[in-house]
Amino acid sequence: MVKRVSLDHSSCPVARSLDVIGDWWSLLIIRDALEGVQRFTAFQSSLGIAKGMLASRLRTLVERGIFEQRPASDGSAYREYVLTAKGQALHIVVAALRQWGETQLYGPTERHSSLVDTLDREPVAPLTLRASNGRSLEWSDTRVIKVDAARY
Amino acid sequence: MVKRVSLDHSSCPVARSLDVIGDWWSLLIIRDALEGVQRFTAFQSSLGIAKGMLASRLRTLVERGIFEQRPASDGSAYREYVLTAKGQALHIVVAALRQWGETQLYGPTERHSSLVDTLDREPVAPLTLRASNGRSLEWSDTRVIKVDAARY
DNA sequence: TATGCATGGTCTCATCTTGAGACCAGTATG
DNA sequence: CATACTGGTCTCAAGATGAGACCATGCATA
Repeated sequence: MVKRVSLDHSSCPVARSLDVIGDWWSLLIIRDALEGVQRFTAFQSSLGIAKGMLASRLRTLVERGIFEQRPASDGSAYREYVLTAKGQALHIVVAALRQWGETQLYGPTERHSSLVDTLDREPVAPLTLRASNGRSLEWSDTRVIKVDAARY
Repeated sequence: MVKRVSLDHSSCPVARSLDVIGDWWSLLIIRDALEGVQRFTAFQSSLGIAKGMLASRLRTLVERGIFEQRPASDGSAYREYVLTAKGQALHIVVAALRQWGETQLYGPTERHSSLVDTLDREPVAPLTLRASNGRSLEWSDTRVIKVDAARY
């Protein structure tokens, strides 16, 4: 899958991240995986994605170390896709997207799924930026320090 | 810009968010805007995006309430694009992507830009999930509660 | 063990999206 | 007034996607 534009060598971690997971389907596949989906057919029916696309996406996500394929845990000869540690680390990105959607994209009467603490089933707290000492930061309290690169 | 698949009415906030900002360029445009870019030409030269794409993306992002256009602050007759509150709220998503990229996508010798506390120029702390009482949570301590929807 | 269905794909084709660049009207500048 | 910059639009070729036909293997069951 040759990409039109590649940000693979960008000095901006945001760009490089999007190069890996920034296409239309990848984060949805990862969201499902974080919720326990493992089998090809399960992804397909959950997402309504075309088979060819799903096969192609899973292949590149495996290549990029987000998923790995392993024998099915139920003893059958089929295989399943599980997130690597690198893939699991995306849970915070998915959570951030979720919280943004919840607060910005739903009307007061619309229902949506929620991420909750398993213990008390209370919604998790809104993510906040913090300084290294734990102090809460606004966006305006931060800045991006660039390394040399005219375009990134 | 008609989309092949629309998740606009999904009950999953992750899906609905991706419907708004999930394409290849939108988050990069927003990243630049968060760092102070405001003018059409500035986005174009920063991103290396085709003019037509940039015009189209900015148009839909304005339609969707992420950006607004207003007269240029320097007194010229040109206009500039600034993030709305809804758009600014995406800073946490961008920060999450940035941190994931920093930790997972760079070799030890590679340099990258960093998000720091303006005060002491120290990197911001890693984002973590927290329970409503502030207790730190692992991904495995949480679960997603769904509303009824076979496909979402 | 023969039959049939589920799984996990590949391949092709039509359609939609994107990138590159020509072109243009209005604005600033010397 | 001449020229360059800004912020677009339009077109066309090429790349990406969706739908679905087709297929090899695994599994279930009579």
